[in-house]
Amino acid sequence: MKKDEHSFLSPQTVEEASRILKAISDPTRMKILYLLFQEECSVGHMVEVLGVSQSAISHQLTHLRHLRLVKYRREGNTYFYTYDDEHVVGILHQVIQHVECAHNE
Amino acid sequence: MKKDEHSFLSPQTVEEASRILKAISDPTRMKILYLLFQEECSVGHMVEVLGVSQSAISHQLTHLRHLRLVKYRREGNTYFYTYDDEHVVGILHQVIQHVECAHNE
DNA sequence: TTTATATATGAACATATGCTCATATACTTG
DNA sequence: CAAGTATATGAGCATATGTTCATATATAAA
Repeated sequence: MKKDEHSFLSPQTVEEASRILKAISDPTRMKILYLLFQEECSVGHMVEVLGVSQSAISHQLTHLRHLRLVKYRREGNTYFYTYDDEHVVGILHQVIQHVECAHNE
Repeated sequence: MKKDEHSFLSPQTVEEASRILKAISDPTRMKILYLLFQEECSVGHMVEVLGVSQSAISHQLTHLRHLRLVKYRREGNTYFYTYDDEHVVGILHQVIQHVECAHNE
């Protein structure tokens, strides 16, 4: 195929897709999103359930917030997070299913 | 939810899913896979079309090969690559569509 | 067999990434 | 208001990642 005949991705598309994929590729963030898919969740609960330090969780939540993949509501001292991008969470699920499928072959 | 009531990802699942997502999240590898989705392609052609150095392309192809996301056939001095994981390429496409959709809003 | 061509590979380097540790913030309770 | 609790944030550090530069390898051509 000649160069002109290709379908190209715009630099913005590549950059944005890369950002999203990197966001969900990190193990800690992946676990957070997988948890949030099951229930709204406080930071403390994530710390307890995922076995990751409070600071690490909080840093990753900041990251996810900046990408608008999660949002939160506050109740006194407690922050309850939920996911905020159905499509991205759906994509993560597909990857997980793909992997789990492959394991059973 | 109590800790026992959660659906957890096995460490292997997390690791493998992370590997795949990281693989397709890098801009160079993403462009390679997007190109291969359109046609079988030689290394030289990728270099020309994507504007990335021969060495960089080759390193990334090695990476993708190790993950069995691409395969190749040889014809003399020329190596023709194709993608080798329909599902993963499909996932990449979904992310791209998601992003391009969002751009048009 | 020498030279050219296409690709792979290794080392070195710069940048990105994710964690820890210490501390700040903000609300709550006594 | 002081102390306690839940979370956020910044600096520093170690590791991971992607590129370049130089070179190796293997086939083709002269």
